[in-house]
Amino acid sequence: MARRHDPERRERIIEAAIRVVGAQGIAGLSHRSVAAEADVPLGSTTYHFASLDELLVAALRRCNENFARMVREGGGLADPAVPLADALTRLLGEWFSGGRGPMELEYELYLAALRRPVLRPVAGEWADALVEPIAHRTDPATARALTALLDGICLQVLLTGGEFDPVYTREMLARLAEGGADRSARGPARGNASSGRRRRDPRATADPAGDGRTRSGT
Amino acid sequence: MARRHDPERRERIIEAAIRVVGAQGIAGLSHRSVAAEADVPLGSTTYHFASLDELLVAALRRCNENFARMVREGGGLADPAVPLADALTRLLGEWFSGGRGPMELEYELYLAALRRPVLRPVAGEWADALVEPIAHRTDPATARALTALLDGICLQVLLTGGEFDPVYTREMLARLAEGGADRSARGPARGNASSGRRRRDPRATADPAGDGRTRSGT
DNA sequence: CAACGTTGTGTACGCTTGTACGCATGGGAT
DNA sequence: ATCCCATGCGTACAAGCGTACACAACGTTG
Repeated sequence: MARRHDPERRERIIEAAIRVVGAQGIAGLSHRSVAAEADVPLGSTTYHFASLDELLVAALRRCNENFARMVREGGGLADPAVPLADALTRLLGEWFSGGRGPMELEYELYLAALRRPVLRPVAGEWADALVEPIAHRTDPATARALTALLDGICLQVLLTGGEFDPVYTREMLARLAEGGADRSARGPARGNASSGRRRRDPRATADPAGDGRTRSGT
Repeated sequence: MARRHDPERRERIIEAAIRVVGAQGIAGLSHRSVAAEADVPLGSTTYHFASLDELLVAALRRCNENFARMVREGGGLADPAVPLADALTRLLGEWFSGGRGPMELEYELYLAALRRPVLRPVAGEWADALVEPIAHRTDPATARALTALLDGICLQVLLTGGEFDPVYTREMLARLAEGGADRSARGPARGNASSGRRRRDPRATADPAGDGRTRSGT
């Protein structure tokens, strides 16, 4: 029996919840299943998290942290020398190299926001975790579009059971990125074909709401 | 009581299932809930669909048909005169104009494939329904990327509770589209800034597997 | 040192779920 | 016209769920 004062119990429950979702999906998440996984009594989970949604929010938020760290540390996103598209492709490659499991987990939590309004703000944070570093390299609208394309590509792979194609991914990301403001990464190392471009309507049309939309907030 | 010979019953159950998912999400789908919605006895649903997955497949497939029809009839995708990005933006606008409800429904069914391998082939068909008409206007890789971006944009809106921004959408779609092979829709009506471009590696790098990936098959 | 209050535990309850099974029923063969 | 069998229906059951509640145990305070 035992641990009367266990300040890390809450954390352990969250991690257990993540493992459960990873193994059985959100459908398999129940107070009982996380209690069993975390090796705590059933009442303990209901005590720390009044509802499953609350637990889900905590789990998604925890995933956000891991994801944000991966984005920050993993790819050379901050390095102005490597083209944005390359950095993002590399980042995605790292992500995929971990296998379907972790990606399924993170996407399932992320996509759960579709039906659970309480998760939407957290989902927004998730998107921001990706958009924000990218926005340091280009304009906000382009950053958001790059994120959208990244999501779309990942989902196509995950949903249809295909494989990740770095070459295709980089090409498409580059098309998006080179149309946007090209801060910091000046010399496009790959032919200056894009030099004179992006004249079209670089910022005016893009994201009239400032960086708005992305963080919906409450 | 009654209807002994009801050949449309199966269809009615599918439609009821779609309504249930639309109203309560996949989590709310049960043999009982669809039976109640379809006004058939409980045993009838288990008789026609041995498992819920089977029912889900049928529902997703039915949604595919509706979606494919919307794509075919709705947007002027087939019209070479209107730029691809414009047509797609219009299509998305139509889709969004129906409100969150139908979109949530279709995406939830689509995204359910993440955890249910049986749905993956059907999800692949869903993607194809969009990719295929687009592929008539550009190369397969670009078509797939456009679809991915569309998905990503929709999800960003749906997941963060934002609003659809046609101007931003068209801009980003155009960047992608103008980098690809530009069949049929010749004159880029919006400034020929992109004329000399797409020299980089127009086709070589794009989708080495032909139109491969998209249809994962089994 | 003792008593109290807070924190945490374990069980018990009502409900919904998927599934299995016995019975009514209507069409086809004789 | 009658009988029979396959088809379809309604119910009954066991399992698992979220939640509520009564007790045990610890830290704290007087």
